[in-house]
Amino acid sequence: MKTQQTPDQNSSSPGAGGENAGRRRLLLLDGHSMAFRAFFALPVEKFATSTGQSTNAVYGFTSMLIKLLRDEQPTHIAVAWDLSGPTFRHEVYEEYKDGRSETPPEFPSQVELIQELLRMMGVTSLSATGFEADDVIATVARQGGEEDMEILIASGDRDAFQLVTDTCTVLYPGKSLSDLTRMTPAKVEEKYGVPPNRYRDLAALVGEKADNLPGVPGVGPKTAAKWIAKYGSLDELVAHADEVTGKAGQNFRDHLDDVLRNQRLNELATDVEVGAPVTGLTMKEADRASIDSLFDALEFASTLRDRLFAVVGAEADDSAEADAAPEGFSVDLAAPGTGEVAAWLRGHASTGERVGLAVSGTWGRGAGSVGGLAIAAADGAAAHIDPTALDADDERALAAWLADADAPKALHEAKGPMLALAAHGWELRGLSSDTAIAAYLVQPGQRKVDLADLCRRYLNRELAEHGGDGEQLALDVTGEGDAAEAARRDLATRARATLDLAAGLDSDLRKRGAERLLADLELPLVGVLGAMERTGIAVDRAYLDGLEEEFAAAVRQAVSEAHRVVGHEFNLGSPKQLQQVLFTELELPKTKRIKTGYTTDADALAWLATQTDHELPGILLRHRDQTRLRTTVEGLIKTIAEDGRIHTTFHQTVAATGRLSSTDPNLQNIPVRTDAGRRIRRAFVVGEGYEQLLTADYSQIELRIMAHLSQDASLIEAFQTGHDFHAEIAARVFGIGVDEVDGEARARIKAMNYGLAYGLSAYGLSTQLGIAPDEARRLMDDYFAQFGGVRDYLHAVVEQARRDGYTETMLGRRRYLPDLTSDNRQRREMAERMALNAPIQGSAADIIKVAMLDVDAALREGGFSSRMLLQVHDELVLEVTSDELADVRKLVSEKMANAYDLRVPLAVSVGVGRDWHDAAH
DNA sequence: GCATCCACGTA
DNA sequence: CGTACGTGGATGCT
Repeated sequence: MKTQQTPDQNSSSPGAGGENAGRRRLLLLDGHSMAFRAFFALPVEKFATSTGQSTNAVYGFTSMLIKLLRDEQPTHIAVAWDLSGPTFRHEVYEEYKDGRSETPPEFPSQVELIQELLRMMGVTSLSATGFEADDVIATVARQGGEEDMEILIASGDRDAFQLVTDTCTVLYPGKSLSDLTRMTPAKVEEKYGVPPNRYRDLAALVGEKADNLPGVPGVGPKTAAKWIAKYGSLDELVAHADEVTGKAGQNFRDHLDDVLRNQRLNELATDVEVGAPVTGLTMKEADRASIDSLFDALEFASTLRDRLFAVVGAEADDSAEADAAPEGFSVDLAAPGTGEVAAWLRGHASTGERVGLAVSGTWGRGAGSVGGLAIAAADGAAAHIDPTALDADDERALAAWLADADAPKALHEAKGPMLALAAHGWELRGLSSDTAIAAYLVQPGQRKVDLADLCRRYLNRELAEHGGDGEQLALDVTGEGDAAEAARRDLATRARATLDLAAGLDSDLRKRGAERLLADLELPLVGVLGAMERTGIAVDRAYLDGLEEEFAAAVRQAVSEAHRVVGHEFNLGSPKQLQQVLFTELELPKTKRIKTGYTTDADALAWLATQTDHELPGILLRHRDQTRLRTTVEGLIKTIAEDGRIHTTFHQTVAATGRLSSTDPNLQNIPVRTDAGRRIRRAFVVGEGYEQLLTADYSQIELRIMAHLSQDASLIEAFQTGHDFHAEIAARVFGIGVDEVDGEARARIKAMNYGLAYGLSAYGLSTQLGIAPDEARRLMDDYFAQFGGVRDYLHAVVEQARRDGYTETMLGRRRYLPDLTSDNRQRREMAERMALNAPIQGSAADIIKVAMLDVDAALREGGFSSRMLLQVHDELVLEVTSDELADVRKLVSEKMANAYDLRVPLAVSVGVGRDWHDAAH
């Protein structure tokens, strides 16, 4: 059976094909905003002519425009420009757009070049005195709509979203200028929770920092959308302002003037005099000779020229094809019955070519179960396999195929399915792509790696789901047949999409030189992590129960003491009530300001304890500690599985730096710094059949990576000679012997050492050490006088990242940081700290991942029964049998130390014990 | 049940 | 005014 899924997502396309043919399509660009995006998307240093003219914005803008002309095939086009000088908005609000930093000096001349190029291409530029480009666009879009044109607006300004309709789509640039998000009414609604015509209401409530338009404090997009949904519009909301409850409601009333001002300012004018009728905005004939000489002057390579001539040379194509919606996925679905599975696999899935595999079922906490499997083969065939309807032959064939390392398979988020398959006794090998991980490597900062999103982004195809989930099943009155069939078909579609997507991502990764990162590091790690999750770590439940009771008693004690010294009851866990008691009733000195008043965090309470004789701060600190410990223990108890072990879930695509994360429960933040905290570690014990827990951790791995990357001779030497590393460094900084370093000097240098990789400031160092900023500054100066190479390296990393737009780890893992060129100082400086930290933290993550693979391989090759249980960023925890202890200890230590060849040794320290605390060293 | 803020545990 | 995470409580809303 064959079906074609062609989603009806492009509501702008009229139903009948014939009407499409004559449909005129108008493309409007916001010139400044797109040029600005181009400027920051490409490194300005790398785009300059021999005479010093910068060209990055021209290049990026042109490239983006070519892509638009090719992909969108507009019949009409115009570019709108802001003029310098005040607009009507400044009359309403003088401070409009104040606080924007200076335009980069390399930018304005490029705007002129772009405008010149547009003239040569035959593209009209528009502008209007006293108005912004947005207003011009709104006006022309209105006129185009009246002419029944289909409208596309390319703009980096979100104000344009208010113009979106069924026939007007905004193309909004994402991280790179070339990936434009199609903001349709549905997309605006999905993203902001309001229809496009209400977008400006939402923006008025939330405010716009870039335009110096503050909104209502405490009201973000979610709350704003909720209000608008409730009242229908901002006007109605204002009319009912008294009814809006809560603090946010009060804030709204208090800032009503700001909101109304924002609303007036973000309305776009649709009646601006633009001086050209929309019907006249066709593309004129391009002046190829002039473009040639301009490109010569700009020293552009011939590729861009060829691409440009390819689109300006072509006749505008208004055939129906240009209007076609993105393709769906077709599946030619077979449902091999009992006894037919083996043959199907032989015929379609054993050719050595990669297949897409999708699994339904449930998984989590190291367990799972399979509902069904769908395989999309390279030959176009697809099958759905019901694991409950297999005969012995099928079962054998399926198991063998799944376990066949030479039968390459692509999955999306493979670890879950692996756990589910494992629960049925099936091993999955031959993983040749995990599309979620591949997408993560391409864009490690993205919030989600949903299969449908990726299809849209990388393949420009729609993954349509037809239901077949539980809800649909329940509604299916005609019998389960249709819903079950839809579910099978959906699963097969996902398999097909995964296969196609894997190919697309492969080529993306190959271009970036990251294919080995995927193939040799992340993909093999999936199985290792799955095994660790399945194994879990044993805990002593009775001991945890005892701890919980003990901590709970301490909490009760602290609560009653606090109530006694204050004289009445209050909730110690409520920062709000705490503020009332501390600052209003007791009139203790004020701490650092936060949004909702004054902070009551641990630092502040400790400070208060020194400032007053009052017992309360001390009691509160104790209460916090004990509460925290109690909730940690409670959380752990809740997650203990039937087998008496805790099975965490490791996430491979979450941390932007390449680290793993752990949830449900998070076993990477089990307390260790305090005595009471370490008692919790004692609950993690060696399981039955094993003798010891073994922990192995890297000593100062991030500093060693810094020494390696910076090649700072002093730092490298300190690692090679020093026994007490921090003391060694202190001796060098202070110019004294290692033996003369006292505790305080060592502590200061230790803080400095650890702070380096985070972009610590003199101010930060001073607060952490409790010394004067001047003194902290001197300490840093002294430090860098000895270790200048480190400072140079850190500066160079940020500089490089600013040029490239991303940082890179030792194994080529990238992190994109567009904010490095932000004109918002806070965002920029934050990005700078991220830029200097990411290669260090990320390289450490790379190294321990390599070590995990090596340890896993060595354990398997050696036939050991000892096994890995946890990874905590720079530490591995294993469960070992007594007869293997010596071998495993040596093996782990060696594999970790040799995971990567640095200019300094990778020191590993190993400990063993009956529980996690004992094993620590 | 969800969003938001605060606070705090780890590397 | 130090990076990277995840979790829980309180609060205020629906």
